[in-house]
Amino acid sequence: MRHKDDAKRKAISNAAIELITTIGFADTSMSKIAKAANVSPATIYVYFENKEDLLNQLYLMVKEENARAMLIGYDDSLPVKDGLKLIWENGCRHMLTQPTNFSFSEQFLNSPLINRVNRAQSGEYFQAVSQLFERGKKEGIFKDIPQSLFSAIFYAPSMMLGKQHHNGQLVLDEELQQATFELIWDALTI
Amino acid sequence: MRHKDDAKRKAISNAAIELITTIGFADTSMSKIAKAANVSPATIYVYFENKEDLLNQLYLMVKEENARAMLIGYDDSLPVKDGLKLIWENGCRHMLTQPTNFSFSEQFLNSPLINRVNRAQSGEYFQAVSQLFERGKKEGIFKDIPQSLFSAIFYAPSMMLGKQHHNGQLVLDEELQQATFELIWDALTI
Amino acid sequence: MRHKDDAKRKAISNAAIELITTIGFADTSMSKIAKAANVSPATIYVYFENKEDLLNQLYLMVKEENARAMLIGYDDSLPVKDGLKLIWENGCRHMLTQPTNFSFSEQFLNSPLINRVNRAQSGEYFQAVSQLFERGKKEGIFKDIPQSLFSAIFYAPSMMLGKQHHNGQLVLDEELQQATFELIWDALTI
Amino acid sequence: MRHKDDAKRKAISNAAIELITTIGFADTSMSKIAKAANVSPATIYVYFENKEDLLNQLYLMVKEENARAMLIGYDDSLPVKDGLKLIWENGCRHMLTQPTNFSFSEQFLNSPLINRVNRAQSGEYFQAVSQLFERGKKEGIFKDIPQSLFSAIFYAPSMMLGKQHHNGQLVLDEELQQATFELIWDALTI
DNA sequence: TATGAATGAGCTTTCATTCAT
DNA sequence: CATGAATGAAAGCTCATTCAT
Repeated sequence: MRHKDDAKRKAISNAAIELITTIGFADTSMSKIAKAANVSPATIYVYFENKEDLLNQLYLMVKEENARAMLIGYDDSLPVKDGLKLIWENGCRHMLTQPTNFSFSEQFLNSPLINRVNRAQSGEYFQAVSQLFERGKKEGIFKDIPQSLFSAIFYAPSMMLGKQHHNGQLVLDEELQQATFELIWDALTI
Repeated sequence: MRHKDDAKRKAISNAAIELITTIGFADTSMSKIAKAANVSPATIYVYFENKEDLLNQLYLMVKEENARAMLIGYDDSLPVKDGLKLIWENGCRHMLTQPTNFSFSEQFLNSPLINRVNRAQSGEYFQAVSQLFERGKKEGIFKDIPQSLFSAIFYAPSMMLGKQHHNGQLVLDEELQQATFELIWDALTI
Repeated sequence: MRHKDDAKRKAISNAAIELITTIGFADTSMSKIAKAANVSPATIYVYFENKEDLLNQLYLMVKEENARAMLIGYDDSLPVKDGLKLIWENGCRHMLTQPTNFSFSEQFLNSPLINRVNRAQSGEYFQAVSQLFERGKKEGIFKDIPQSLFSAIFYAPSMMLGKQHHNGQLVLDEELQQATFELIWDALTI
Repeated sequence: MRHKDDAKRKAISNAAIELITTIGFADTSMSKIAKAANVSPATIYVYFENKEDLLNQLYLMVKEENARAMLIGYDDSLPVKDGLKLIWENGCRHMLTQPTNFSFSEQFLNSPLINRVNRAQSGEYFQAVSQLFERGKKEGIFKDIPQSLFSAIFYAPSMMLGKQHHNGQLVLDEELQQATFELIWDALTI
């Protein structure tokens, strides 16, 4: 009996994500994924139950990866502004260096597919940001707003800029990143 | 060339948008659209060249509609803050009352399909916002930032909240809308 | 718009029955049927909902045909023995001249597929035989047995012989037919 | 060659027969058989050459079992009628108590698969019935008919009734069995 | 204009079988 | 002996599109 080959699973996942971001969900077929991953179509079904299962697992995988990347170097003891900036910069960096992951999750997030998976944030990551926000409120730094609004201001603008960066509509360089963070900070703080 | 039956064209468009937002691009076929619009598959090809043309025209149609909705009641002579708020509130209302249009353009915008159409903003609308932004800068109200950053702050957070509203993750009521606009205003202004 | 072509429907049906009797249910695929009928695989789905629907309709079609053949020349006013013999000989002739129909229904009848269609006998035919049997009982010709037993004796042996005839295990000629009918008559009558 | 684990061979055979009678030849795959038998698909190929070999061996196995069951308690020295009745009742009992075997061989017998195996009757059993028939003829009990006709009358009706019994169309109870045998006896004897 | 019929190409998935352990 | 991994081929079916009316 052969062992299940993690490299093969990874090859399939990567091929799938690559294809989806390049040609879109609608045109990404199992055969194309198989061809791109250099396996037989039937082999995909050794690692994934069916197409939906494959897509869902890809999404969860990418979400975890994103969450992990955001917390690199983060520490509860950091001052609020430093902590927030670190996470925000981690996010920017990840977004810019992993365009495929970014594009995939954007596409998935905005498709009806998302309704069939657990939409919840990755646990550890979610807790860290949540605690940071609460701490900032308690220290009188942040305005008294619900967390959903905090998140919308914190994430959405940079993601929009990131998309435009990848489209070639602008360059999200260090300077623009700093300027963006400053605006966000001004929005959130008293 | 003008086609006789504009109602039929509209039926096809609506059926397509409805299906795409409900079951997604990948599962929306020409036959399903035809069935939902109560026409023959062949009839779609009387009004649209092919599937890609249909999707592109849908996107342009929706974009125009959105742009028109944003400018309702707008007037160049309004004070900067009043004008900006009017547009912003128009956007919120449209987003909340036209969830199908909203979901469709989000899905389209985040898919590779977008790369094959003109990404440019609708003319009249774009000019209005652009001029408002420049006026605000000249009057010393807005910070000295590029328009792309202005747009990201202005649009992205409310769109994120709108998505969550439609998902049932939160309720974007009058109060939350006001709070959001205040944060955005704080971010943009000196 | 083209008309639905009854010749095409017939071609598909014939090809399917021919294949099933030749290579069996398990090896008869939609593509093979299509190829044998000289149509595209997709065309089959214009005339039949899916494979199961095709098979069921084939069975009903064949059953009707068989029933019709059994009653050729039959008349209520015939004496019991003459009527019974006429039907029986009709059955033999049909069985021997339409081996494909015969083999198909035997195969279908003995497969689990039969459980998903209406097993009931074809109306007109069933009534005729039923009435004949009752008349024979009333006239004191037939033994007092349930109709199921009457049917088993009446049909089963000749069908078994028919099968062997088609297999080449024997020749079901006029003489053997007569001998068989005499045995059946002896079994049924007082 | 003798394989170690005859239980495993039996498990595979039983699973296969069970599946075939339940869902039919066409839908019975090697993987499904493997799953039902709690072995790996590859294991089936340790015991059987391939799918066709498996099916053929199953048929031979079932045929032997049937033949053995028919002769239980049979003895050459029994009077003709007693001997015939014993065999006939053995057959009925076996048919009613082993519906799976019965349904499997009916299905196999009526499919083109049968053409690829030896159709001949099981040796010992065939001889016994053959001799009984000849003895009956010599003793002036049976009509002067070919053995094929004798067999058709002897087996076919009860098998038809057995099928209907398993379908729930009737109940083949002791009484109906007796009545059936009497008709058969009347048919065969002078 | 409008349509259902027709189709080759392609879809997702399972097939029977072999491989490597 | 026994197995899960692996696979090319084929399954049933739907696709976007064109044809004939």
